[in-house]
Amino acid sequence: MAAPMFNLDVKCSQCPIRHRAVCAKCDDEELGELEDIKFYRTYEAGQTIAWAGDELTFVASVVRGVAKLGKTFEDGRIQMLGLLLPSDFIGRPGREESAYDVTAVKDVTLCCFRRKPFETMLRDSPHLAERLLEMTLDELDAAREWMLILGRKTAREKIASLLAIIARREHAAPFSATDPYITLELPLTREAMSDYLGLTLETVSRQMSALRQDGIIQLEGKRRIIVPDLNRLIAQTGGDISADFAIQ
Amino acid sequence: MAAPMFNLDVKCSQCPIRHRAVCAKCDDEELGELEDIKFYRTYEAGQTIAWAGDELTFVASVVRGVAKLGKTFEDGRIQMLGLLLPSDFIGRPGREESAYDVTAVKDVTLCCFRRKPFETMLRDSPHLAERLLEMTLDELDAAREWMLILGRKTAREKIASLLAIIARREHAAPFSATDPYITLELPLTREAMSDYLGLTLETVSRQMSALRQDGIIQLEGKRRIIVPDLNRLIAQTGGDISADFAIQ
DNA sequence: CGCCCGGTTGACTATGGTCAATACGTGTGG
DNA sequence: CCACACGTATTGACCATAGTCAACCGGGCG
Repeated sequence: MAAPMFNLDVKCSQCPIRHRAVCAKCDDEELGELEDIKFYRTYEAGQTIAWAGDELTFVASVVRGVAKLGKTFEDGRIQMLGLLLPSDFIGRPGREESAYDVTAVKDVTLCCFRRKPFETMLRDSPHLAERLLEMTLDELDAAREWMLILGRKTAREKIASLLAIIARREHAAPFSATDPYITLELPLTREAMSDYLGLTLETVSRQMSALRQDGIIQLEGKRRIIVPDLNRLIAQTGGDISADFAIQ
Repeated sequence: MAAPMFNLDVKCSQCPIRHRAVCAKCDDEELGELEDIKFYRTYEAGQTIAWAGDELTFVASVVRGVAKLGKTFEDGRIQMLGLLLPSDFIGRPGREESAYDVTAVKDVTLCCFRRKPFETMLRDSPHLAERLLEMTLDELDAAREWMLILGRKTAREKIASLLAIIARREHAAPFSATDPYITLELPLTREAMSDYLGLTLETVSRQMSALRQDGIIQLEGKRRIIVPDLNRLIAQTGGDISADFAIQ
């Protein structure tokens, strides 16, 4: 694993993800215990946080940035399995090795907890376990929504679904109440999109062009996307993107 | 929902899934509480247990039989999301409606817990929550393995993976120690296999024939499959079926 | 300046989907 | 008992979608 940079500590009470991360339900005392076993790590965009099979001596919350979860076949095929945004959790209690490749997409700061004491706290403090259960159930839902997309959607529908999901995350307001005009910043290269959707990058590029030619989206530079009418985009998804859907 | 048949109660202590289900870690006192809120339901093969969007007043453990979890698009496309075998859990605490279609594949008996009191117990008894967390993490792993299969595998690899996974479940012994000759009972029709793998039933049928012609499997009737050498089957999976893999 | 990276586009191919005919096994009714 | 229908599976012919291989574009940076 590449050498990460270390940050100064930050008090949990001032943490930007305090109310959404695995520690969301912890009281002050529990927070104090977490302070004792936590440390920060920062990874630059592109750096690998862990390869599948690597020993992971910590579990962690993403504090800042974007990371991705994926798996690589022996022959080089890649499938991304999840996008990790601030407050998302990395690692599995009870497992010593990472089951997946974890890579920083943008610069990432992790709040890491040493695994052993974290597992002990998990047993002793129901608040922590409760929140982790909630988050895991959410991730399970997200994984199953992705199974739907991967198994049964056409290339065009996959692209539209991905854009709709990102739009939904960036504009958290409920859907019908939203101004249909939306602009969003793609955190992903075409290749990353293809890894996510089970396509080739050429197909992704072609379908992006097709959506542009059909007026569903406009491109501003490579990464900035304008969606003039989100409802028209949704209409291209094949129709199961639910209002409260979110990656992970 | 179709009218289910009711069974006589069974004591938890004699329950066949006692040591693997959500109640696995409960002590005698907790088991007593569960006895008070549980009831059995039986569904015949083919019956629907819940449609996506239906209110679900209970959560449940599968005691006997096989059920499947899936989702249907407006235009009729179907994707199966999980196979539910004895000890698997149905429903999500905190959610009133089923997010998925749940259907009995073979005759199924459920041990149902009324949702509200179950949620209360979940908060008060760490043993229950602990086990549910473990099970949910396992399901998440399984869902991600399926994402890999759906996103990046060829039809032949998908079929081989499905067979390998079923073989692994039916013969729980660790792999290298097992006699490579194995015979297994498919609980799925060709159509169900296609729903699972994101293929058409014709492609499933063709690839089954191809595997047969290549001597990887032998068919005995429609549902009984002989695998003369499990290692050769594994070699056809595209190579990520891990030794401790299990559906759900 | 020229290289590299990410992206786009084109020509061709291959994998798997569609539509259709046929086979097989089982349960029902004449 | 046989005829028939129905559900499940197999196979073939053809086609469409997405993959492969390759050329080319444009911006940023050494």
